[in-house]
Formats: sequence, structure tokens, C-alpha cells
Amino acid sequence: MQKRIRIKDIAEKAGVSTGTVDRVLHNRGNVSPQAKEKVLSVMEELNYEPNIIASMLAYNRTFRVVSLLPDYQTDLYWAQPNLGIEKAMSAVAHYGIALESHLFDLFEPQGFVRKSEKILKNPPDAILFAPIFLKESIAFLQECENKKIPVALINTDIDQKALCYVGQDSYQSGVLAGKLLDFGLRDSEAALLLNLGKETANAQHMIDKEKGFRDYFKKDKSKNIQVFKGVFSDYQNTAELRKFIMEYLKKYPEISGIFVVNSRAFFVVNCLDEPALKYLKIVGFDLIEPNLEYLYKNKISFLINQNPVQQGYLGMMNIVNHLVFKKQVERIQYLPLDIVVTENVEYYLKRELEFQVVI
Amino acid sequence: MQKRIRIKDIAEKAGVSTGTVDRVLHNRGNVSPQAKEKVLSVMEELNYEPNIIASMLAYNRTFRVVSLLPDYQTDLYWAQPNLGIEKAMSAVAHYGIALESHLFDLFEPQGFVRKSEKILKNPPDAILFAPIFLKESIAFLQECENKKIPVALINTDIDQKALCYVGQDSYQSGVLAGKLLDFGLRDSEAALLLNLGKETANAQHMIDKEKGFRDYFKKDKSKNIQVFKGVFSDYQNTAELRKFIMEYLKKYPEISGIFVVNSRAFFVVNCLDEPALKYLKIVGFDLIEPNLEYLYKNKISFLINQNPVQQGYLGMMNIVNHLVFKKQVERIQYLPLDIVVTENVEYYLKRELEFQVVI
DNA sequence: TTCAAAATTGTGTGCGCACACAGCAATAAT
DNA sequence: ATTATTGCTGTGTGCGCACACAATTTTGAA
Repeated sequence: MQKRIRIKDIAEKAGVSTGTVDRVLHNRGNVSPQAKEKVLSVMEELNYEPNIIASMLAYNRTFRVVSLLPDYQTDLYWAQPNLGIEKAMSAVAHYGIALESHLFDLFEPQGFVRKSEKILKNPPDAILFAPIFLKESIAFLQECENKKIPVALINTDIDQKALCYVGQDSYQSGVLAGKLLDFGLRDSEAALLLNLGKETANAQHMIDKEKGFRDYFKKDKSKNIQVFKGVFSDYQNTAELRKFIMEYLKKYPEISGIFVVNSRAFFVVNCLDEPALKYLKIVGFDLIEPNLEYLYKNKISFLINQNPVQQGYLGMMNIVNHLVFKKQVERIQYLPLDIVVTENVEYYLKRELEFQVVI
Repeated sequence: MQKRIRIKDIAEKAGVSTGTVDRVLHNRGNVSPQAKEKVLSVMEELNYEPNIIASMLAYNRTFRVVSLLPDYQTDLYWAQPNLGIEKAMSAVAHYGIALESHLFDLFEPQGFVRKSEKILKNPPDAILFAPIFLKESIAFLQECENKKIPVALINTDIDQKALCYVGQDSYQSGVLAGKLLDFGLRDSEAALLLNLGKETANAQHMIDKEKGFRDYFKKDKSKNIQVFKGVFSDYQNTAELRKFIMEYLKKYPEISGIFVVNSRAFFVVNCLDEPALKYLKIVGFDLIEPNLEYLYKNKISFLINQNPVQQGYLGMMNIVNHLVFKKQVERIQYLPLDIVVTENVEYYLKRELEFQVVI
């Protein structure tokens, strides 16, 4: 392994001082065209690669990164991206990255706006957030662009202006849900697509999921399966939810599969009773505690894992790669759609806890 | 964010020189008990965390890491761990890690022994290898332990002496295969467990997979499914393989599912014709090209992904964490058993190519 | 008591880079 | 002709640590 080229080596070979090389490297100006040319050609020739370690030591500054995610008090799911972010932070602790965590209420766009304004009053070096509220998020993103603050998005992709997006492909997750329900359905049975929530009824990723789901059955005609759709926002009210679902089941007795488009499948299981659960196949999202309980008991057939921990982890890592290592990061990073059943759930849970490439 | 504590700060507060602190830190000895005590207590008090960046810069040495894996000329699968290792290398390039890749023939234990002896003649700082040959690998591992060379294992776990093992849980992958075939089988149908290979017929992980598979059907009696087993080594011979399988299918017409315990499921599809493929459900391992082709065409129902790229990647990362960062690494790291179907395969393939936490 | 050997402690240099500042020459302004 | 200005270049210091070596103190033997 040949010795690594240093700035000093470049300087000598180019017949200039290390200061000049440094100026060229960082585009600081004040270099004559001849000198610049010469230095660049020598750098090319010797294939110079800066020593990041030394660079970081000398650079000696700290970056402020801000995260802005939904409060996990109101929705368990959001604890997981947070966990991933914390993992990433501890993995890169020695690079001088300081994290400020902000939370907003999942049901209150104004809270999001307030927080985002507060953040921009003292602009950080980078921001990671989940653009739940489309309009408000686009405005925020625009502000960040104006101030030249790089932004990493997770969970939902809304725009081209961000540094990157880490998350799922919503459309395809709908397609996959179709395939999974299809396993359990027989010819001429039907599927019910269920959207439980106040906030997300017309969110883009919900629309995409629905489209994917419908497209699957449109494409695969072998079983002639019909898709119904239900939207219900008062899902915390067990009795009401039960009434709502049972009406569907009575009206369309051919329904024998339910696809819950968010992480609230457990509410469905929770409000139904044995006979119904016996013949219903249920597919939902996310490995959160109440869902897992029903997965183990075979009341939920499949869960699709959106890799929320990794969303947080990779989102933060992208920021670090951008800020610290000046790496080009991939704009869209789709995470795999993991099919989770009782027999393999353990490993996903374990990974969520352990996964950490400490560096 | 408070200023980080430096060695110098410790030294001042403890009333000694930085040299003494350094000696305590690295257990270099030549320190009086009183001084040592004092330094340690100050370090504790100030909660000292060494600056790894500065440490690495000053340490200024390169590590030699050796990998020893099966030649991917003879088995496509092994190209993938290699890819993961290369990814890891490029991710940690600036830490001065030099990799030496060695390959051995999957069917020749003696080649493995020769290579391993050659490696130990010029002992590296760490080794990553796949213990395909049980006896020979145990001996090699023992040698490494004697020479105090840390070893990371991938693919197969054989021993407690290694630094870590990254790979699958073979038993559970068998259980999962059982579940997946079970989806497609009806009451009183049967499953055929197929082992295609000369090298692996009695390898430990094959035994474990078989046990897991059988246990699944033993536990789940709802459908009363019987399991048959076939072993065939001349799998490259299409005609012979076909004859072998067809005999089973004729003798036991209730067989309507095949579980191929390694990555050679495509040989099975390859040798059978439409009518047989029509009613057979096939489950196999690994996202290699020929398998994928049949997955897309729905001739293979499920592939279980063993995450070979990540095996290589994480194995190497563990070594780096151990060597460079002196981190304690988890001894057993089971990777998830991904269930792959046409609808989600794309994301796994993409991740294999892109996945890279550059640091 | 004396002095060498051993034990302990302090100091200095370098790792490769970033950046401030000093130095120097050429040009412009007075 | 002198000074100020500008444009470019070189030098020096510090980032925090590892390690070699010098300096000092302690110990033990004669």
C-alpha cells in the first residue's frame, strides 16, 4: 500500500506552498491562474484524497442539527424514527454533531408551523423532518432552501427541494398488501381497505397506497376480487368502530380480508369478536406493540414493516455524510417493504434495537 | 454543549503531566499507584471521552484485514458477501484499513487449508471468513486464537471463539420456509425438502434448516402435511435432476410444494416442465439472478433473502469497530429473514447495491 | 554516604489539515 | 518619488492525541 499523498506533497511537486494548495482545495481565491492550474494538475496526477481525519480535527467546529417529528405521545409509531435518530447520533458523536429534537402534534398543523418558525429563528446547519402537513411543509422547505439549510425528509416524500428522502414507496406498499391479502382470499371474495384516522384521510401517501392496492387486484384478475373502501376517524371509540366495520361485513358478506393502511390495525382486531376474526385476514403496517400482540396470536396475518428506525437512522446519517463528509447523497432512498409474520418478526425487532454501524 | 474534556484537562486537574495520563489511559504501566488512582478518579469525575478523531490521526498506522471466502466463480451467491465487504472498505477507507481478499474452492477443503496456512504465515490484524468446512475451520479458528487474531464469521456459525458471527438463524429460516409453503398447500398435501449439493449435505446449517422445516409442520397440525426429503448432488445435470424429482412426484403425488434448502432453486424450475410447475409451490433462498428470473415469472413463489451483502458489510464493520474503535461487538448478529416476492424484490436488490453508511 | 539502577514523571515532536496572518511584489494613487 | 492598495504567496500555530525520549525521583546495593 503506497503512502498517502498529503497537501505537503502536492505543494512540493507543484512548486508552491501548502497555503496555496489549501486555497485551491477550498476555493478560497487569491491564487494566480497559473498556480491554480499547476496545483490542480498535480492533484490530479497524484490522485490526491484528503485525509478526512486530519481535516476534521483541524476543522474543529460543531454542527447543529434539528429534528422535527410528530410527538410519539399521540402516535406510538413515531417513537421509532426517534430511536433511529438517537442511534445515529451516538454513532457519530465524536464528529461534533449536536442534535435538537422538536416534536409537533400530529393533529395540529399550526403547532408544526410554530415550531418550524422557532427553528428558523436560530438557523441550524441541517434539518430532518417528516412532512406530514403538505402545505405547511412545502412552505417550510422553501424557507429552508432560501436560507440554504439542507433538509432530509422521512416518511413522506413531498418535494424535489430536499437533500434526500428516506422512506417507503407508498404505492408499492399498497401493491404488496394486495398480494398478501390475495394469498388468503378465494375466488370472488372481497377486500376492505380501511383508513382509520383524522389527519391522514387525504394525505398523499394514503392515496398512493390505495391506488397500489386497487391496481394489484385490477392487474391480477385470476380471482376476481372486489375492493371496498372505508374511512373512519373516530377509531379510538371501540363501539363505534365496531359498528362501522360490522355494517360493511353485513352489507358485503364476501369481504374476508381487511387492509388497514396505517399502523392502526390493532384497533380493528380490538373491536371485533372471535367469529369475525376467525375468517378475516388482516394486513397492516408497522411493528408496534399492540400490532405485534395480535400478530403473535395470528389475528393479524401480515404486517408490512416500514423500517421506521432505519428511516431516522439513515436520514440522520445522510445529513452527516452531507455536512461532515461532503458526500453526494442519493435523493430518494426507498427502504425495503419487509413482510413480517410470526416466524420472522423477532429478527426485525432485534435489528431495530441493535442496528448500529458505529463509526 | 459544554467543551469536551481533553487529556490536558485531566492532567492539570490531577496535578500530573499529560504523559502520565496517557500511560494510565493505555495501561502502559510505569505509573505509581497514587498517580494512577488520582488520574482515574479525575477521568471519572470529568467523564472523559477520548477524541477518537485526534487519536486516530496520531495513531497513524494501517491495519491489515484478510477475507477468506468461497470463490464466486463456482457459486454465484458468494459474489454478494464480497460486494458487501468492498462497500464496507470504501466506507472506512480513510481509517487506513487494507484488505487482502482470498478465495477458496467451495468443494475442496484442502484448498481452504492451504490458503489459511498462507494467511497465517504473515498474520494480519483481523480475519473475516466463512467456515464452510467444519473441521478445518475449527482448526483455523484455534490457530487464530493462539495468535490473538480477531476473527469475524459470516454465513455459518461454528464456534464460540470468534469475535462475532453475522448471518442467518438457519433453524428459523427452515421454520419460515415451512410457513411460506404452508400458505400454498391444502389439507393432506405434502412438501418435499430438497438438498442439491455435493458439499453441504451434512453441513450443520443444512441440518438446522431441515429441523426447522419439519418442526413447523410438526407444530402446526391443522393441515396434516407430510414432509419428504431428497438429496441430490449432480444437480447440474438437468436430465438426471429431472428424473430424480419426477420419481418423487410420481411416487408421492400429494407433494405440491418444494423447499430447496440452498440457493439452487432455479435448477429445480429449470428441469421441470409447465404442468408440474403449474401446481408446485417452490420456496428457495437468495436473490441471485437465475432465481430472480423465475420469481418474476411466478415459477418460484418465495425467496428467503439471507442478506449476503450485509453479511459481508457488517462482518467487516464489526472488525473495524473492534480494531479501530475498540468497541465491544455483539457476538451473534442474526440478520432478518426477508420474505421476498415479486412485489417487494426491487427494494432489496436496490439496497444491496446502494446500502452504504459512509463514515 | 555514594552512586548506579530502576521506577516514575515530564517534555517535545509529529500526525495532516484549516486558517490567520505576515510577507512580498506589482500596480495604482498621490 | 513616495506611499497606499491590491493580488498573490509563504509561514506558523493549533486541533487532541500517541509515543519516544529526556529528566527526575526513588530504591537498593556497596
